[in-house]
Amino acid sequence: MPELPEVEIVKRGIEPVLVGQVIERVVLNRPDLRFPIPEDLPHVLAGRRVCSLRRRGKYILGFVDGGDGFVLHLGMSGVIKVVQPEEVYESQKHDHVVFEMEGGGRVVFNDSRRFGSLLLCHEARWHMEPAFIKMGPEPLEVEFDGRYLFLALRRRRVTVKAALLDQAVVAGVGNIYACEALFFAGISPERIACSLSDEECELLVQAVKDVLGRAIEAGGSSLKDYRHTDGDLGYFQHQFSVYDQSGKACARCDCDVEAGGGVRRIVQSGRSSFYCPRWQA
DNA sequence: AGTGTCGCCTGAATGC
DNA sequence: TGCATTCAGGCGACAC
Repeated sequence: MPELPEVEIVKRGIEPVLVGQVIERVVLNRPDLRFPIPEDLPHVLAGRRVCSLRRRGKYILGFVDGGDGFVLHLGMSGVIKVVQPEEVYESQKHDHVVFEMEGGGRVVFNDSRRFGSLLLCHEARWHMEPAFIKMGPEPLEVEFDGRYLFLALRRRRVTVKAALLDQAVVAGVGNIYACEALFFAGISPERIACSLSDEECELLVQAVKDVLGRAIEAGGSSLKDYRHTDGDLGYFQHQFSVYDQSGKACARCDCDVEAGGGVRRIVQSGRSSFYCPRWQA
């Protein structure tokens, strides 16, 4: 489940093969992922040099000379594989899109569940796209601070867990890192967003920044599908404090697992939340 | 405007 | 063994 750290690692992985290089052709092995892939995408991108690559939330944007570009989302199961020029590559099931670069390198987009997307997007207009127009700040930028979060949550009567998952509040946070950040901030996922104090918002902002930073350092979290662009696994999943840790001891308090304490799983708006009911008030 | 629900999609895990 | 069911979940569409 690629969230901000995983997308950041993928972006760093494809940077060397894409940026400054010319796209020879783009092969579409099917017409659609979550949305139809624009029919003219191969035509628009072929023969153009990639000038820049950036990440915004969970999206990767690439722009070619002239300003055209693409915007890519990995969805739930999206994996990007970089194939080196001399490398023998046996194509796999769900290899939906292949960028073939001059010089022989390839970037393969595989997505079994097809919740991912690939669209065209001009550099001058990308921030007007529906996905970006309402998107909240990047969590690792300075503009995401306690004051911002406090104001963003002020009118929200949803749970703080739901608010963290809302890309309009903050970009790039998904289920795993929302659970982990709430744990480090000592805040229950069931709290109503607008009930958080200034101080709690400050704690939560620092927890989000900290957990995302550590996850990027660890190469992201590999649960089912996620891989680095060279096929390696991330290893932040070994550092989870609460996510998928039901029944394990809480690292921040001495609640008795034998007596029914420890990390608990609940379902909020159809998604699993993991937390320690004693430590997280 | 904010909120809740649905559906997309496949593969792994579970149930009978 | 084999078939059916459940679950994972980001996010856009939609209703209220």
